[in-house]
Amino acid sequence: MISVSKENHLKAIFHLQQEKGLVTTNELAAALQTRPASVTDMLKKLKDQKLLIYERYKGFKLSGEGKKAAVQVIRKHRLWEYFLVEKLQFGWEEVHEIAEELEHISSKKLVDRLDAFLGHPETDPHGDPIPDSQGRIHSRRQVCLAELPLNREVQVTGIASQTAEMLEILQHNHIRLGTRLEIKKKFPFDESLEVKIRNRPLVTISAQVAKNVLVKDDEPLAEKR
Amino acid sequence: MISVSKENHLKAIFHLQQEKGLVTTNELAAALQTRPASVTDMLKKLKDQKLLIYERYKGFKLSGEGKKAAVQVIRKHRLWEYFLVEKLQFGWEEVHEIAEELEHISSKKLVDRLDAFLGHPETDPHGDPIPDSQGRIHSRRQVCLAELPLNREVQVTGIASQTAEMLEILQHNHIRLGTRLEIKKKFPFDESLEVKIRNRPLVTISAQVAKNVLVKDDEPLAEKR
DNA sequence: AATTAAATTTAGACAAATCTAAATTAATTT
DNA sequence: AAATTAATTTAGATTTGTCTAAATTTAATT
Repeated sequence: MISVSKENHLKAIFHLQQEKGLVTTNELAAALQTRPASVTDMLKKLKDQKLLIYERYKGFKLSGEGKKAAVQVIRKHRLWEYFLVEKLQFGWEEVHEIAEELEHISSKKLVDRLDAFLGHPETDPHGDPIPDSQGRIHSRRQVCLAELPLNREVQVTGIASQTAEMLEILQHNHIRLGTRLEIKKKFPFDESLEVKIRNRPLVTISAQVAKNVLVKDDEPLAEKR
Repeated sequence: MISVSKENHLKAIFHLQQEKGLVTTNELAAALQTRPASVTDMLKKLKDQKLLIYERYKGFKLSGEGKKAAVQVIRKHRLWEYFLVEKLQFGWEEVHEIAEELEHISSKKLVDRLDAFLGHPETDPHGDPIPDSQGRIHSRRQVCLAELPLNREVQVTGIASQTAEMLEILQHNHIRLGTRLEIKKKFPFDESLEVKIRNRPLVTISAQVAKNVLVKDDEPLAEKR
């Protein structure tokens, strides 16, 4: 169902949306060294498979399923890189290309056995975190909400200044630890934000509040019931 | 240049010609679970790439280059099987399918490093010999020329009964240790054989002589100058 | 707001690998 | 040796992934 080419697209989209929230056709074409028209063709197929949330001319991002698939590819890539460096004495600069091939080997059992054989490493030779068997990615840095790009769904992981007034306004807006949200719009005039909280309507938040809300990248695959 | 599908064809042809000398379209189609028409299409491409010696309706076999490529795929397959069983604790019955994917990873350096990491194993978990880095395959059994199938090029490795009369007739026919030859025709009447000696014309050999000439599969890739 | 520019998509083409059905060649049998 | 059967190949179609060039939509600028 998910061909090598599709996996490559999913992986590239994952990385790009990690940076920017929403991904554009040209960006993806550049990342994949292909043409925008080819990307459009592939986007339609990924959408049909419900791996992608996409409407023409409007940018796109991975669905839950799409993220799940992308993270598994990334997991494989990073585990194989670790294997090549730690077991086969490759230099860290030369493993990427080989891992680009190995990451498409499909057996889940193989990956999990490899993971155990390597002692469940936390990061690959370049220092990037290796997703675990369920697709959870650990150790992403925390940033304050004010610095977050648009359209990137994150989880609230901390409140910097816990005054009663602060907590009151957060409670009023249904924001607390663990809440998943993303910024939909930024108003340059006062640096206030329009924020979409998962399963709730839009709310508006001031710059002062935004500076005190700490967030972290969602564990992409924790979206299970 | 050599796609996954081409590699699969080369590998299957190699195994079949190991058995029968010349391979037929239907046999190959059966081995690959595909249709004869699809095989014919592929044969043309392999011939164009000079990997195959083929004339339509006449059967086919690998060229030197084709053998070389096939053996490298087999080497990878068997090394990965060994890795899966010895390092990742897989059962020997479950490794074949995974190795079918891993065998197409292209990096030569990877294979050679893997080989060293595994301690240069001689055989895979099923007991089949693992070709070395130059494509040499060790430990094939010796058989007498009388039992050899048609069109299978082998190397003379021994003479069972070394009488002077025997050696005389062999010398006369330019057969000695190391000679490469293949049987072109068998005459059921007296079980005599028509034998093509590499770089020489056809000769005819009696059943008595054939019983005393011992041969071994050619090291397929030793065909270098 | 109208125009220009940039990004994106559509239309149509191509190569690789496969298939079915029909035609051809080789082998077998009467 | 002619006829039948079996094997093989050709012809034409399909799918997947890609491309170029043209058309369309959105964004930016005058």
